[in-house]
Amino acid sequence: MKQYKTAGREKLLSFLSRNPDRHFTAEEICLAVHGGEMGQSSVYRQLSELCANDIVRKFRDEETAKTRYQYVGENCDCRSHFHAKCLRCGKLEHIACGDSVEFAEHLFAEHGFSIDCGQSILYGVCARCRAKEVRA
Amino acid sequence: MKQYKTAGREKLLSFLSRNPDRHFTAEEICLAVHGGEMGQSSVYRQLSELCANDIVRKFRDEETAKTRYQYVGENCDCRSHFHAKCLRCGKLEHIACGDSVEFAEHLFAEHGFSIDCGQSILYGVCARCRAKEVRA
DNA sequence: TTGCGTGCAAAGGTTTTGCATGGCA
DNA sequence: TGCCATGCAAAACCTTTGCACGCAA
Repeated sequence: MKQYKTAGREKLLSFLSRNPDRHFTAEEICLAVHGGEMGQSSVYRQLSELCANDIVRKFRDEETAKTRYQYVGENCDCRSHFHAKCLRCGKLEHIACGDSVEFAEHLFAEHGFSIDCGQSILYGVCARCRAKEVRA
Repeated sequence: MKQYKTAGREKLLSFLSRNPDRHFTAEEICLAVHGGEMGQSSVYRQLSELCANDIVRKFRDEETAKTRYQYVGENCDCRSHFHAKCLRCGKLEHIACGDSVEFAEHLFAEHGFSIDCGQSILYGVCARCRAKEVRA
């Protein structure tokens, strides 16, 4: 697939990749990219193209009912490990460890369920946010 | 909070509670309940009321961007175990076993992540659908 | 020059809301 | 009778799409 290098695309990708552990709504991205001068339709088009190529990930924010986008990188093998997303700050952690693999194998062996890790997102609260809440 | 017992509410709740292992979009519920004779605004209003009381659970279908609703019942402990949804047939399995608990504990102990199982849905393919695919 | 990317505006689809009416208690 | 629930339609909202123009390669 051919692809041109345009100012809008560059700025959008740069913005997201500089914030790999944060997620943004389309509106926030519009404002941040190109000083709000990039049309929203172009932003959406770039985002869906990036999502299709697994460079950016799309999430649903339960509370606001808005879609959020987050950079996951080109070389990330996100299909092979779990993802834990913090419901408070939105931070996405890649859980790549033996126990995850074991759990996936257990699901297959005992429950007959062949999991697709790339699509399975574990929601909860990260250590940092939990600490904050305890303090408060 | 006072609450009247109406035909619409009864049918909606009855439909959802008879299908605890499935989730539906608002549209599907509209069609199923009252033979499509219950207005969509009433369906939405009942659903949000049921969600507020934790009788029904709401989550986002990442692919279709639609909200889906599932009965969890008043005394359901869906917050304490994982849910595995089949990407083929849509069936939702409640994974309540020791290994799930262990994995959740591992996430907490090693990754500092306090998981909310009720909101974490594991996507994959169930045994029955996999068997079908192998045959095909 | 080719054809992808863009911006604008309009359309699309889901969910919410306003308001008058209907029905439970 | 008092109030909640309902239905209809319109609004609100986010996202996608059509189309003509601009720009990268």
